[in-house]
Amino acid sequence: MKKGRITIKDIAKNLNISASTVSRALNNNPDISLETRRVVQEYANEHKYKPNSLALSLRNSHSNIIGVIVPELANHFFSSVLSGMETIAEDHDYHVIVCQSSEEYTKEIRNVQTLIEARVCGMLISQSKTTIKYDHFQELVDNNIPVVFFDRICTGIDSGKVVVDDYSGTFHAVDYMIQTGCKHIAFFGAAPHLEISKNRKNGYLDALRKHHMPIDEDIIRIADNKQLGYEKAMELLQSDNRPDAFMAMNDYTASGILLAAKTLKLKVPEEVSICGFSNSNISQDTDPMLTTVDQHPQKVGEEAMNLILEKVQNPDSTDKKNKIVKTSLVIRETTRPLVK
Amino acid sequence: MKKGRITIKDIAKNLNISASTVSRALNNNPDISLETRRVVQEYANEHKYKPNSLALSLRNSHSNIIGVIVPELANHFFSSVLSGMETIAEDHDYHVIVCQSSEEYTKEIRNVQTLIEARVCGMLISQSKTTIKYDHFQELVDNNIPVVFFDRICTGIDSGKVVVDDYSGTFHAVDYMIQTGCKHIAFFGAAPHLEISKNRKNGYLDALRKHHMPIDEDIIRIADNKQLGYEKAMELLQSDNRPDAFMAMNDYTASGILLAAKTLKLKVPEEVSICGFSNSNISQDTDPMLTTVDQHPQKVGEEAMNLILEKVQNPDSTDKKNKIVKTSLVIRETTRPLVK
DNA sequence: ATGAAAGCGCTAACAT
DNA sequence: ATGTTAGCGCTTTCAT
Repeated sequence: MKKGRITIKDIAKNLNISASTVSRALNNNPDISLETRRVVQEYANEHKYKPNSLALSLRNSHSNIIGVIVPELANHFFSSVLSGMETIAEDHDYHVIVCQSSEEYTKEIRNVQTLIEARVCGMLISQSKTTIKYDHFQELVDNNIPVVFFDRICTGIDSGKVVVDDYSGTFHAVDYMIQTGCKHIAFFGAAPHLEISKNRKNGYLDALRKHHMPIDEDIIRIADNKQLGYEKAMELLQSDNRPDAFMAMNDYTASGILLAAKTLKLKVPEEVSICGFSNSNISQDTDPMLTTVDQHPQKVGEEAMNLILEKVQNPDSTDKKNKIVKTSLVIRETTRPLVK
Repeated sequence: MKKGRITIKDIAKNLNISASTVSRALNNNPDISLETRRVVQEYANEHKYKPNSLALSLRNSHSNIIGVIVPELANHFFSSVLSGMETIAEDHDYHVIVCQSSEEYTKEIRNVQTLIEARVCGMLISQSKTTIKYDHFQELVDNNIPVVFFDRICTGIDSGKVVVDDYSGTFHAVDYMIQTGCKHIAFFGAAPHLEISKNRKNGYLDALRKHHMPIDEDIIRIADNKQLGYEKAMELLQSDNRPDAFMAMNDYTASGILLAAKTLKLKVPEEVSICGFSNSNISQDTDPMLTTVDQHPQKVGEEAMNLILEKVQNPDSTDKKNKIVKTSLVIRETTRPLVK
């Protein structure tokens, strides 16, 4: 065993035929006699020949590698999305290269450059929170590299998009809490320039409007982690303007709110209702267990990968089938039961 | 803009020099006049030339891609490991291709084949639970593809290994619970053929032995998820042989045990102590919050990637620097305080 | 039915 | 200081 793997040339030499015949035989080209095909394929199997996909890609000027950029790998949502992507890619014999931007704009730029150099044939991207310019994305378009954004999409760029239905996820959750008798519902969101924040806030506002409830800017706050959720909830729950329900940006924030309510000996959900977002694994382990909105991250990943593969395999098609993945409300114990 | 990206040839043609000069200029070869270098590099920058790593890899018969196989991407431990790997790889200009085996032996075999075809220059693997034979791993060794196993290592194969110190993690946790006054400690483990199960059980047993405590096979059970943790704990806690502490295989199991204790109105930690394993995100959201063993998954990933890169860049070195990543006990609320 | 040659993008040995 | 050539592994005209 010399320097690794056996090539077509090796087979050709050992069988005393030409490389092109071997290539054709391996690809079951009908020009080649059945006998030759059999011999070649047998030899290849025996010696565990594997085509060199690097060479193949180079020749076809088309790799079978999809690049994925996520803000954070160690995150339940994104790792589930990635799982969905990998599943679909595997089915289609594509590979997935992953990069994480760590929520840093400059790292994201480097990620994009890296993936261009890696000659990926398409990219799946979820923007970092700190991304402020889109030149690096535009470069992809200019280079004819198909892109699909998912979840944290980039609206400034001509590309495919897969989003979670944040608007209606939030709308339904808030609507539900109103129907269970909540009168004064707070909203804890994230940085307002993100699409996702806007959409969720709009869902919240429209649910209030639907029921002709007043909008109180004082109980609309920015808090998107446990610590902030806890702090802002402590503040509000001890104020004169005490909410009887919270719609949170994610489950961590919700868990912080829950902690605040418990610290203040307020009963959940009797005195305070709480709804999270994500249906992450923590939501079944809080006490009481969190009501939350499931985003079906696996599905997001599958849709995104399907979209990009379509684009990759059919570069001329101009139809942008953007996908919206429906959310579903998972009712557990931090909200009251529905009473008609 | 024709079919995508600019090549060295294009630059050469437009600048009326040869391709090799361009190549050398781009690599800052001192043979090339400063002036030529400047001109070439300027042109390259302006036209956003990016080297084609496919071509490079082919030429060097050495890709800069590391293949990673994990049992499950949507898992806090493995996604954190992956995050650590990506960070190190990025620093060294290597790419990471991920595959998941979904805990299926046959899928794992396919993953290995896929990654061989992708011409990865090294692999990082954590075995699936159902893997029973090692032929597919052996094939890697035969092909001179360096491998490093992490966490769920394969002892039958000559390779690098990075493991969590399961033995001493469990030992210290149990030792700690004994020191806080626990007298009858149950152990909830996973499938006994896994290295990781054996090691943790040994840590448990040795901690008991250290304190000359009897070993009771009746309270050593198999349970490695929330449901099973709940069921087995319900059973034991209602039996005559009631434990006053539990050492669990992971935080989910611990959370099931906690649920059982709460269901039976037993006080945690006064009447029942519980220790999980992983320090996963749920451990801060249970009530009371879980005492657990942090495995430092990010670190596991970093060490594994460092090891494989060393091997890749220095294939002849035979030193197998296996790494053991130390665990640390994270004391929260499901165990009693230490009293001297 | 098979072989020879060229080329995907890049670089290194070998000219000049 | 720069150019020419060959080759990494593969496929695909274009012969024969």
